[in-house]
Amino acid sequence: MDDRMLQPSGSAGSMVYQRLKQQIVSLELPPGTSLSEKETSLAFEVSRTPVRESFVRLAQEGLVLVLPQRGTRVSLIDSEQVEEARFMREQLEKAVVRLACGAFPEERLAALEHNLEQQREAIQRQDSKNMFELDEEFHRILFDGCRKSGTWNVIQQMNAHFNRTRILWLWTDPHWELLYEQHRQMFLAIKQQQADQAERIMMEHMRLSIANLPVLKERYPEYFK
Amino acid sequence: MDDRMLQPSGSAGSMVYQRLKQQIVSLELPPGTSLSEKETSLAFEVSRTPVRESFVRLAQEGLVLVLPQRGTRVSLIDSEQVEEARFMREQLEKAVVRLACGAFPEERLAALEHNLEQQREAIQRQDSKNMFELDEEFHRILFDGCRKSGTWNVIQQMNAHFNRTRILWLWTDPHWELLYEQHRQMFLAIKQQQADQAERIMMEHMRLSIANLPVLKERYPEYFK
DNA sequence: GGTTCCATACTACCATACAAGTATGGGAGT
DNA sequence: ACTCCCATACTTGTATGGTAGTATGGAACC
Repeated sequence: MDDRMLQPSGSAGSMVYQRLKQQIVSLELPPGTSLSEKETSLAFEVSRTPVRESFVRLAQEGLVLVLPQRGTRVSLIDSEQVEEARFMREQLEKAVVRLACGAFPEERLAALEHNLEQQREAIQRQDSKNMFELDEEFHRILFDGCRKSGTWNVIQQMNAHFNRTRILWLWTDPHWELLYEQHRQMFLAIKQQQADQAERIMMEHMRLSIANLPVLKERYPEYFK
Repeated sequence: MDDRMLQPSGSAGSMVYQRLKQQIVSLELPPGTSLSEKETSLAFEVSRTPVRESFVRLAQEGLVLVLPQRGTRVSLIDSEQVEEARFMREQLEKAVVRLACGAFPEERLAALEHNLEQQREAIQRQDSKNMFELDEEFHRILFDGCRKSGTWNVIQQMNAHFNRTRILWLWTDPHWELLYEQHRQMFLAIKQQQADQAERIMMEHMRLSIANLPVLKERYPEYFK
């Protein structure tokens, strides 16, 4: 667990890719930041080849924009793509949580409960970073329990823009308690197999994250397209 | 210079990527085919670098499997991923066709109608390849008309396995007339804004494509995981 | 002052050489 | 005949030099 922080996984290319992705999604590398193969290769102490490989992968996910012979930049947040990602997640999460109400492995249900406890602790510690990770983890467990983990991975690819706005909003207005409460209610609904109830909460949960996008565009105009 | 590049989308890397992807999805390169950077670079008359770049992108989409220091091969079709892709498409296409029944640009509606005409002609010509393309195009127009083209692109990434089974099934049982009829009925439902009707047809349309996956696994066992 | 042109310093793209891991086939030893 | 070992020919991973396209700043000119 600690080792992956130092040397994430396998090849140098994968390492650079994972580190850059984490830095971009966490806004440590703000939208619009210009990168370059050479500069990045120096920073990570590898050659340009694995850096270039990571750029290709990041570009495919829309996290960076490569302009041939001109440069590479962290992509700006595109409001339309944010809305699309939210739409996509709403549809799929609704369907998944409904599946979960029909059948959900006992072990995964326990994992959800454990995750909820961790969320409560993270909120008490005011640990936003951990809280965000646990939020992601909660939904991942949902998909995994329904044997739809591949779907979750695909969602992740489009979530680049969506997640960054979520982080921005949580900077301006930490509303972890509400998110926690929604997670808890979803857990109960699944446990009691109340599909309609679960789907309704999930819908609110998803729409919550998008409500005031205009506010964010005004507060952080340089981050948006 | 290089007239053989019929679709020279910019860089050599992109060219190789597009060509390989097309060959893989169309089963021209069957699942399990082993590739190699060197061999491919010779075939496309480029160096290993752009080939490697294309491999990275294809691997990210799950179209090829790269085993470090061992080789690269076209990925086998994974039944679970096929089912997941179908699930994903069903949820998203249902939601989109419902949106379309609420509001759909006149111009896009005309595009659908034109597409239907082309489908009929392709069926008469027994042009399976064109028919498949028109099928894809039909659904793409749907997403595009609802301003969800980004969603369609993400779907495409997971569709690698799903599409290959669809092609396999169409090899064994060409049922273009039924697909055309479903497309036509969806078009009518959208035009008359009958959301429930449209959603129902779309659901049947999606489930049709998956019905007899066991038959395919028996007929083409070497293509499946 | 304002415009044009060009040297320069970038950039990503590509080709190539080398490094390191892996499968394989043949020969030595038993 | 069978096992083990190792040379060898693969594979992908990495480093690096060169190429072509692009932005930029300053000089020359109007």
